[in-house]
Amino acid sequence: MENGLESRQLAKTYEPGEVEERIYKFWEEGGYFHAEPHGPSSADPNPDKIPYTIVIPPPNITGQLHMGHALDNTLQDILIRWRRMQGYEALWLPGTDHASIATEAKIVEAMAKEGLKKEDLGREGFLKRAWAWKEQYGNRIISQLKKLGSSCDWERERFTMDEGCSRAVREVFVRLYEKGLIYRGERIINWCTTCHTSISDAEVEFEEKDAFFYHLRYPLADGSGYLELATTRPETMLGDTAVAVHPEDERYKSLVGKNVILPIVNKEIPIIADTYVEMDFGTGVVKITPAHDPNDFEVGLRHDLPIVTVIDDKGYMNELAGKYKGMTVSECRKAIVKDLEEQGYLVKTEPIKHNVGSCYRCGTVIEPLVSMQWFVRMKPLAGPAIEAVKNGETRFVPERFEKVYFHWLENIKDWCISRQLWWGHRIPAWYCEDCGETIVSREDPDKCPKCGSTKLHQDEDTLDTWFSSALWPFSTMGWPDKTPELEYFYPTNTLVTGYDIIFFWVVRMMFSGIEHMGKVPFRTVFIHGLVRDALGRKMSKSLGNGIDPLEIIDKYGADALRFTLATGNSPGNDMRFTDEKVEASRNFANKIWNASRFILMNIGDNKVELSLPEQLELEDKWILSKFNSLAAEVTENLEKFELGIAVQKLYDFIWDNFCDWYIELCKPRLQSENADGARRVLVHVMTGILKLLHPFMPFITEEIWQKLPHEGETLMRSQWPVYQEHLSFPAEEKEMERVMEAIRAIRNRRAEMNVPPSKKAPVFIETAFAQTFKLGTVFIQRLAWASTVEVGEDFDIQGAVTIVTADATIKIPLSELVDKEAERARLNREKENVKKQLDGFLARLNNPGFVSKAPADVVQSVRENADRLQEKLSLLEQSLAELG
RNA sequence: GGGAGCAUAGCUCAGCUGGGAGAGCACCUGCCUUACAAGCAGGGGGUCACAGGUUCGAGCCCUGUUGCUCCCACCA
Repeated sequence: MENGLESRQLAKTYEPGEVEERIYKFWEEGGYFHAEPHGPSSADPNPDKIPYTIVIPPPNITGQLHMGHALDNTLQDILIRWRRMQGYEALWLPGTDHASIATEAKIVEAMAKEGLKKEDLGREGFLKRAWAWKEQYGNRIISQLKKLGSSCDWERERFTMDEGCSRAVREVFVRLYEKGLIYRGERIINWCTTCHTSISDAEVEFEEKDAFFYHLRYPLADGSGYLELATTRPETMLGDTAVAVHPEDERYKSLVGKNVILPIVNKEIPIIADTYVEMDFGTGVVKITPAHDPNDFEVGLRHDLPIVTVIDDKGYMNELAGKYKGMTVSECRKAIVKDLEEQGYLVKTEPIKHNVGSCYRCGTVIEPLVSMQWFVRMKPLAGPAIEAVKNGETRFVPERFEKVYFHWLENIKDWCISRQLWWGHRIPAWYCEDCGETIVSREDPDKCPKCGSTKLHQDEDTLDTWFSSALWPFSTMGWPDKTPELEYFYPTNTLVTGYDIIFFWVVRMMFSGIEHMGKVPFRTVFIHGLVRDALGRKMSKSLGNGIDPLEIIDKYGADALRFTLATGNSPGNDMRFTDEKVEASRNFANKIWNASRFILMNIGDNKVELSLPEQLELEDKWILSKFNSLAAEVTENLEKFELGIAVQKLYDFIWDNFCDWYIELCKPRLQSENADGARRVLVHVMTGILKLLHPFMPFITEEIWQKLPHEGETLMRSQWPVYQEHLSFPAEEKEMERVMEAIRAIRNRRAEMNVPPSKKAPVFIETAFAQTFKLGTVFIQRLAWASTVEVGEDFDIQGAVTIVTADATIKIPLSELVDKEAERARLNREKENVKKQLDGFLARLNNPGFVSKAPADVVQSVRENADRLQEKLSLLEQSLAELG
């Protein structure tokens, strides 16, 4: 234990840098983060513990921790530390995500700077480089999580592409394939011409952009006229294979079945009827390009239309585009519009606002293309996932996000899972070059099971990165093996994540967990919002407004950052991040630091028992009782995921009740022979505070706890405070408040009269609570700058300042400052105030509806308030009378 | 087109199942009162967006309106 002389030399301000590094090392080396399925291997083995599990949303290995990660992981660490202290076997399972498309893009970008292309390295060489990248950036992310104070079980760290996770991916793929839930087929998909891969619907972002609406006319094949239609993408007309009208559209009914001549191409295509067409929109005629529009693709399927692809996978027009071949899409658009105009097919061009889909990773405009891809059949998987939330097996906090979840799943389309990328899990499918058989297998096949040929080649594609993260809650625990970890820690308790990845990840973990484990992956999904900049803008690279959490940690400390992120916002809502907030948090940390400095200074070389003293004073009972309620309330708030409220209560208690009042109240006693009692209560309450605050501010609390007299090795494994009936003193709380109210009233009056603290004055207290105020004399003396305090029933003092509370009339003879008229005016003003308040209460009490219908305790408290005001009013009247 | 969120002090935001509005910052006044000036004491400042309704009682519940933000859908 290190207190005594050394502690007296503590710096006046808290220096987080050195402390954080030292403390984190201490925790890690102590093995305090570790969790075992059957009790902790370190301290205090207890096979009867209940598990509490969180799996980390694995950060991408693309770069570094941003403020969103800081928030996400702070929340997780608060929950896990709290539950661990409550006695749960708390496992926070960490890891990172390979993030196939994002990482591959980063690596390609880095290679481009060296003048290299993927193809230059070849698949194997590229992967080698990717693994090196993973090593570097994965480690960086982990070290950043540690800087934040994250109490993850690092022995269990996983990576989505490590051996175990890859095995799970393969197992799932094979199972779903065998069940017919994974299939391969030629469908229209979202194609990113920059990333050069397909992406899923969830990965397309729509944005409204300015565009043009080109009105074209297609001549009827029989020469009887034209059909007019409009399009935003005239270049795709090269791939038109029909025009469509609504079947009930009287204007065109007679034309259905006839042909039009596709301009430029000079090909006849049919006029078809389909309800997809809106009669009221435009001319009611739509050109159908099955190869390059998702809706048209559907129409094409229904009418068995040919698919004519005119755009290639790099975004250039192909050979079917005739003379436009080799142009980019936008070049072709210009050229075609010009040609159509010259040939008289362009009726007009009007500007419109139009939603354009783009790649969520690189922002390139998405090109819908027909291509051979792998898909997961979603409908059978979505049903149980919806059901699990409907019946409460998993719930969302806040609840409103369930709607988002339902809506997404109810309208889900098949999930395109193949990616034309190299970094990722290779699709476990092989094709026989002799008989064309497709082999999907857990083990790499060496020959075709159908024809026996050994000429097999594996599918070149990899899987969507979310395919592996969907399995994260169980792949990280050893699935498909039946491990003790899975048995004990699955389903996990809480998933903490931002609302922006409900679709990408939460949904997919849900149906995967249910499908493969037979149980939901987590019981509660705790959703948080985005961290925005001071102006409320999303933090982004392109805006350059991102704030680096590590810089904040360097400047203010990890505790201050965590406190900032945990406070002043409510679940699911976005928050603004400002330096001012962190500064306030830093100041709070400093406040606690100094409170502990004060306590340590007063302990000095004295031995302090950890038990409470036999003899508790009024102020001790007051703070102990207050603390008792605080512990109960904070615990309740945490249980309801109201972390912001919990932390606010802690802040108020520590700063206001403990520092501004209790420590001040203790000072006289610390100078007396009864100092030991005060020290013991101070240590007791401070220790309790450190425990309650530890999940939020782990470093400073551990540091102080280690310096204070304590039992055990570490605060992070100490026991969470619980409400204790024998430490509840409601009567003493009230008594203490009477004295406090008097002190406040005196301070207030003195401040109004500009009496400096250095000018002390005698105080006379007329009260029916003589006992209480006699106990409070020493406090009033010190905290209300009284030279002497006398308590009695009636003091006849001329020219005194009169202060009235509900419990007492306080007279201070500051004759030179007293203006009789002003005093009267002031008392009258206060009387009016009290009267007004009292009238409010009386009005309610006189309302028969209120008295009969309001709950008894509410009526009771109103009655008490009214009584106190009544009392105050009569004391005020008395004082006025005495004033003459 | 569908859905959601927000609107409370000058600013940023809390306000849990309805009981009579809070914090931080900013501002004003006075204090270096030996834990802390990153502090202490005191103070000013709010028709809780608007209009109805339910209720003994509404910032909170219901309906509608306005403004801002977001998500989904994609009418070509």
